[in-house]
Amino acid sequence: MNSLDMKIIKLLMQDARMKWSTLAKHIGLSAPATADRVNRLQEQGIIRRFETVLDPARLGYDLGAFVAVSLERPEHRDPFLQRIQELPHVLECHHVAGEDDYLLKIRCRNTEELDDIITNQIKSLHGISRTKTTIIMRTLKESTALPLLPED
Amino acid sequence: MNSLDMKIIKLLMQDARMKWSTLAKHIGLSAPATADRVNRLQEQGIIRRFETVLDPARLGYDLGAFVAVSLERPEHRDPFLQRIQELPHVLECHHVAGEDDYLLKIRCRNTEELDDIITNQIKSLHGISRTKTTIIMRTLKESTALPLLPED
DNA sequence: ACTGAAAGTCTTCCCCG
DNA sequence: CGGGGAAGACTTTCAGT
Repeated sequence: MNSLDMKIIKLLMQDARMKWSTLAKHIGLSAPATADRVNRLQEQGIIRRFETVLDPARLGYDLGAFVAVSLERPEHRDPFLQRIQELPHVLECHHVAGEDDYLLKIRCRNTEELDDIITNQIKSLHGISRTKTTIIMRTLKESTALPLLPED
Repeated sequence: MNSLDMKIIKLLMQDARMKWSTLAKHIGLSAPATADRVNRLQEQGIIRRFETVLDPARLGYDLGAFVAVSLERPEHRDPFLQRIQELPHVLECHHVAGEDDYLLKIRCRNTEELDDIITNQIKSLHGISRTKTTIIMRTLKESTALPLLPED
């Protein structure tokens, strides 16, 4: 990770489909050298994947919610986490400090679907002692872009 | 939005750098027709952007937190939201139902930086009556991919 | 809205420094 | 690790349906 890699990352963060030749011009390297560097960043796991960001509302995914989950005992953790990975409506799962154990972000079509997800897909798992649902009324900012600042 | 567009979206969601010719084979169209369709999806706003997903920890962004914010009075809302858009460490901002008004997701390098963000960048804004910070200890799943199911 | 062909561009491979 | 050239692949444009 040097300053050239940082430049590459910043540019690719904003446009994952940028052509190597364009990227090359920006960073002042030849196209093959640029492609090499990006491949290396991917192999190292610094670049995880290239994603297309869609408008949830335009696809009928109008409802979002955060669900805080409390787990009863540690032996329930692994099966819980495994199941969470499989649930497509659970976009994020964070282990958090504080009153609750896990915080999930969910996106779905409507309240009935949300009800089904929470009741049948999450609460039915073993060892869940409590859930606390917070409805998202409007999303004003949403990005995965890291706050890479000029000094980086 | 027909079933062909849904196929395109599903494939691009997983690999934003997929070549038009490859995509074309998957959906059974010619390359020019495929490129046309993707451009149309972008113009319609269904495709928002192509993003490169990085590993936060590998770039020194080891700390994450959710910050719940309560706003005192409605006239403080617009300046607050405007400022939030400008803060690079605030990755997400959702207006939520319930006890608090807004829920922010933050990523930063360490606790000192988090302290600075909450104290100097957020709490210093006018009209903030209360904040409640929840530290992320481990992120087990994180994606922007919508749960587009086979039936879509 | 899509196809097919042609023209132009970009990527990839390889060898050299 | 990076440059440059050549071969091949890909994208883009355009005419035609």
